Amino acid sequence: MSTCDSEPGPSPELVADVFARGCTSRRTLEDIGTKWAQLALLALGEGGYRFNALRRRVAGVSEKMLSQTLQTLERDGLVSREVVSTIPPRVEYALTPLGEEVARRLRELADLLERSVPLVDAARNAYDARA
Amino acid sequence: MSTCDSEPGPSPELVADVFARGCTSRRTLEDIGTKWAQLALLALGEGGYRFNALRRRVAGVSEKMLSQTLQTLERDGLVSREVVSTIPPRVEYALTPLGEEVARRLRELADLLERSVPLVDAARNAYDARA
DNA sequence: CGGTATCCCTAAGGATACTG
DNA sequence: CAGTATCCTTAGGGATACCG
Repeated sequence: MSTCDSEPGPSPELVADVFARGCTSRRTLEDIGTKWAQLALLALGEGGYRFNALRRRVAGVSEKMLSQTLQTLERDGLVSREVVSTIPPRVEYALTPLGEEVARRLRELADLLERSVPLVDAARNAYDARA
Repeated sequence: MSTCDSEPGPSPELVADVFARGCTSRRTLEDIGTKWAQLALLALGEGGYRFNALRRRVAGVSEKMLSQTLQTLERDGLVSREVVSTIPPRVEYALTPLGEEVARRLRELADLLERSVPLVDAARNAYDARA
């Protein structure tokens, strides 16, 4: 069974729960939450990218971390990887249908945060001043 | 100015951009993305919690990490903290209006991932088998 | 109850070098 | 171009103990 519940009990609910310690959805949420995964998904939400183009788009990421992040996302079924064996080789990354849905929601979150920058900055200043 | 753009240029856009290295929105997205922050926000989306109740809801979190996480979220203006000085003391945590908006979007992401568990599990099995 | 302080260890992740 | 491999440093985060 691929589902999971949060509380052990006599009549377990057979639905996934991000609060459940070993649930796939909780793991996936963590995979998506890392800074590089977030940005990679947002970038791929704009369209397909080749490795180094994606690396330029996600400013500050190292080759190692981008590669590692993409492997995780591919394993989770969020990103597809297509190799075109030319010389020099080219590898095209894109979102799967599920990846598109994830990226869309991530975009809404990013939009909200971008709009809220003044509010967040004010909150931080107030908090730091109060200390 | 509390906004930020991603590309330096002669006519900088005065809008926030999560891709920009030093942008507040990028930092905030990271703060929200950590596993404990995600779960704390999702929990508080269900209603207010006292410290230890929240700790029970977010299974697996240590006192230290929950405390640290809540401080970060409070500083970002996503969570409010109210102390009622009784004996024993009680501290009530809740979402701010901005926190509510963030939590709502996080919930949509979590719902999607919970629904997609079978799909993700299948993708992982396929990926691992292919290695 | 609701934390903070300390110790300690693992793992994230950057820099660099090398390969198909 | 698109990575992998190695090294090395830092910081995330658990365990424990203690305080208002």
